[in-house]
Amino acid sequence: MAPASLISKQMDATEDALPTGTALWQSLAVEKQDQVFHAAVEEFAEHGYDAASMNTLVRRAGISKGSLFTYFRSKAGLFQAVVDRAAGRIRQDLRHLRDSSRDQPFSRRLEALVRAGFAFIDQHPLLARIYFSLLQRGSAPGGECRAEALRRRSRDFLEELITEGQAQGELRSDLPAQRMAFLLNLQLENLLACGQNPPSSGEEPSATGPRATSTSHTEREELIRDFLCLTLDGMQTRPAGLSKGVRP
Amino acid sequence: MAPASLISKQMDATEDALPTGTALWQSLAVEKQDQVFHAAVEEFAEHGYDAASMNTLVRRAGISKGSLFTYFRSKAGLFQAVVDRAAGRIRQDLRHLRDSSRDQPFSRRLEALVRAGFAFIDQHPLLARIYFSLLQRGSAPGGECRAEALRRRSRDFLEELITEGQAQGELRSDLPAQRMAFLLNLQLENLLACGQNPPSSGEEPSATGPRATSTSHTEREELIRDFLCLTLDGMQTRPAGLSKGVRP
DNA sequence: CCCTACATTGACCAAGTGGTCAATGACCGA
DNA sequence: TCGGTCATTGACCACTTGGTCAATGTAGGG
Repeated sequence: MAPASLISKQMDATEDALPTGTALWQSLAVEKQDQVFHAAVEEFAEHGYDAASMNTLVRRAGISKGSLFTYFRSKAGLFQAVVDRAAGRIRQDLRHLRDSSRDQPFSRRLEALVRAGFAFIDQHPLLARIYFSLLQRGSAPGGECRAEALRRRSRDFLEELITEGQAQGELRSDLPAQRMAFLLNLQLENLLACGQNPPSSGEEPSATGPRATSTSHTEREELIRDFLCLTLDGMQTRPAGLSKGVRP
Repeated sequence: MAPASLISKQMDATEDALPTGTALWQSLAVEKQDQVFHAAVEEFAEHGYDAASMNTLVRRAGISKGSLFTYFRSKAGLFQAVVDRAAGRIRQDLRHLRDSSRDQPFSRRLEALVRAGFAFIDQHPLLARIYFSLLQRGSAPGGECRAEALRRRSRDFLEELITEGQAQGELRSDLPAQRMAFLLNLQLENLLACGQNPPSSGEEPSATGPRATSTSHTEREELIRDFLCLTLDGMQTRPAGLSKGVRP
């Protein structure tokens, strides 16, 4: 392994694999870990931190309460572990995206980011739910400060993209990259957060079945297109014939 | 009272004064109502719906539990009443703003809207907290659908502003007003939501005292300016010398 | 085969939950 | 002063909460 890649890995992976849970938990078979995590994710995603019940969680996981509380010291500890796992996956996705799109223009990179966000939501809807709920509402033990840490990460990521975009002359330089990143991050967060489907308890079996999904898909495409168009070009009219936007 | 104003009041005030709470509650002295509401708002704002405790609420309000449960049938009922009151005030603010800024350009109206939002947060921080928490997280009984109703209101309001802006030629017409309203609403929601100060339990008495507030004030001013600039003009560079933005 | 070491269990705990209701108190007309 | 009406009270309810711990497996080494 070359020294350079080693260094970059160190820089990126800082506190990526911080150990959560007791030693006993660490020594568990991955299979069992997954089983417990799955139950925890379900429970927290469905009810939120406060209303989540360790009793039902334990029942779902198929282990005893005693075991759970030897694996994790407290409800808060388990939640932290779950959040850490989710945050780790997201961080991983972002890193990959940043590196693989390095030579593309900002507009493309932003689009890729939005799509990656939606893809994550589709693939891990429950994790996404927990992530956004933590981000938007300061419930849970670490509450506000924990959310701030996550937000700061994505903000820094965006600031990097924006700074590069400014250096390329693609983005205006009259506004500070930091605040642009802050605002853009807000928009992205909410755009994705609202893109989550509420956890439907009862599927409607009749005609709406296939139509609903396909409709929401094309709707999402339009949403992405218009979102990009607006953030890049703004709402006001251009003086004339200057359609630099993403829209055809 | 002239018929015209009566009609417009009817149109606007639909379900504004829908009765919440039992008849006994309605017949209470406003003074006592306020006292109960104040306690409820505090409790819900501090802990959120799920974690709010009727016991501590009752203690705060200085009435007995039995009384509270004759005033409101359930925890959910009380919460609904609180939310309705908050929503009512917001609706009132919006209505005033819409009417009083009718002849101004969109950019001014949007700025006024943002400022009104921040003003509301400053004046009713606890109500704002409840409002945003309900909006962003589907906790509480009515959860998702209740939040959707609130969102729809502000979206419709924005759509009105945007449509008028388009009619004046100030805003681009190549994007549907509805989706622009949707996206703009998301941005506004989050901009304001993040503008809330977290409920500081311990004031820091030392040098940060006056500095903190003033810093956050000028920071907010810059934030508003840049937000308007970005949403109106977009992030991308203009072809040249076309600075139509709000920025000087 | 026993013994040790330890992972696992679920009955159990105090504390708190939203909600109820018989008892109390306050007021008012007669 | 009495009786009646009704707002108010807080002890009380069944139940859930996060968390504990003595008891019970269970594997493995001597």
